[in-house]
Amino acid sequence: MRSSEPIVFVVDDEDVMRDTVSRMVQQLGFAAQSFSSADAFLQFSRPDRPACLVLDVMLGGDSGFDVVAALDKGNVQVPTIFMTGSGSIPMSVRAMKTGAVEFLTKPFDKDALRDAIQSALTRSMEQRERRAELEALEALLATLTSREQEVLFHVTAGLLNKEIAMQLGVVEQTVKVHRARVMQKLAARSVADLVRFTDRVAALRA
Amino acid sequence: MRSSEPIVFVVDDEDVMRDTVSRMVQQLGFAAQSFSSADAFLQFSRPDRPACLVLDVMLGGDSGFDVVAALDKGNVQVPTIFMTGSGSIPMSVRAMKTGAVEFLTKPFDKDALRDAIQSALTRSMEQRERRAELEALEALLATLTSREQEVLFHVTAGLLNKEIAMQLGVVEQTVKVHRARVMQKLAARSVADLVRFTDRVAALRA
DNA sequence: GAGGGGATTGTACCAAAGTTCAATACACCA
DNA sequence: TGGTGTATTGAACTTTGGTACAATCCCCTC
Repeated sequence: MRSSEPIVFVVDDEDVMRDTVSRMVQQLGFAAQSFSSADAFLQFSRPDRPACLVLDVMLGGDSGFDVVAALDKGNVQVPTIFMTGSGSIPMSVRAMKTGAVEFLTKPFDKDALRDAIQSALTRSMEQRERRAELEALEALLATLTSREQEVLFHVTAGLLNKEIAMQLGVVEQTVKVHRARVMQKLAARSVADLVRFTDRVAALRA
Repeated sequence: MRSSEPIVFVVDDEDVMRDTVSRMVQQLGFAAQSFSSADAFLQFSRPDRPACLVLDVMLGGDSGFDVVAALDKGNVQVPTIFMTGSGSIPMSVRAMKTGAVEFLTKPFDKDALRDAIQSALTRSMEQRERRAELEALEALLATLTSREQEVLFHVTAGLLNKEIAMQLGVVEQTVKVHRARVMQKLAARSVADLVRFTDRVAALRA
């Protein structure tokens, strides 16, 4: 799976500043896409590629924080770089607390923007890797029938086949059959593999 | 193990401000201890109790960042609240990036300080719990002889007794003996327990 | 109604894990 | 030097896990 080229989204309602930033981004060698309002960006269906957001804190309707909140609510992760021409320290602190990568004050130079974008894109790629791993594990888990999943969880809980059989109201031999199929489907060589599989899924889901 | 009362360290080289902050902290119901310089605080041997640091960014010799860097270097974790009378946005962003809990601009009101302190102390207690858990697990691990630890790691790697025996150049029965002792010492009921034990130790060490 | 997937059970057998009892060997300490 | 702790091995045995083959049952779909 080759990761496609990253893209930088620029959201600012001031035309001049938006164009300036967008041009800077492109001069730095990144693909850029501009939006003149929070809604325009939120309604835009993001392509599946590493991305980050360069966002003006002061927007017409919504503030930049509302945009981040909306993305969070939609369970969308886009590393964000805030920028502002008239920000305050409390505002910058709030931005960083919400997980912003950087908070730039206009005017900012190309170096600062480049560093911020690279940092944000790195974070984006890490998020994507994490998501990809979770999806792969979920897909693998989905190949198990519900009964097999029950057996899997009991096995990783450390129960004996005998105990699992009682829990499920079946005979031990039945558990063995399911268990063997679980091992095969998950390409597991040992119980240790199963435990790490389930724990990893749980960790990534959290 | 009862956790002792939390304490708030105040470091500021301005006498008036230091006393004011210290008094505010105490009025909020927290124990406070003041220091007039970075060195004074760094050379002070911190008691073993939940704590946080309220630190002026502008100090005489070292800046507040130097203090945090020194603590980090000494592998000391003290959730930090920065405060400043003449800070800038870049400075506040830098502070938050280094993991600061809050960045307050003077003058700040009691509510802001209270919220920041509570948040910092909560983080401190979480750090202490994590550290305590690691220490407990390390202590448990230390009850194993080196041979037993080798067997443990091979078992959690998913190897069969037969394979472990070959790796260690001993007979399978020897491995069984060590393995049984490991299970007993770690109070483990299954291989799943052993895997979670070793993985947890690794996670906490990281 | 035929076929397929899933769940279940049975029998038989082999491999691995775990337990118990006993013994030897070595290093280190009081 | 005797005792302790650790490592090692052996034998015998029980329990548990894993595999192979076969069969039945149920639900759902073509």
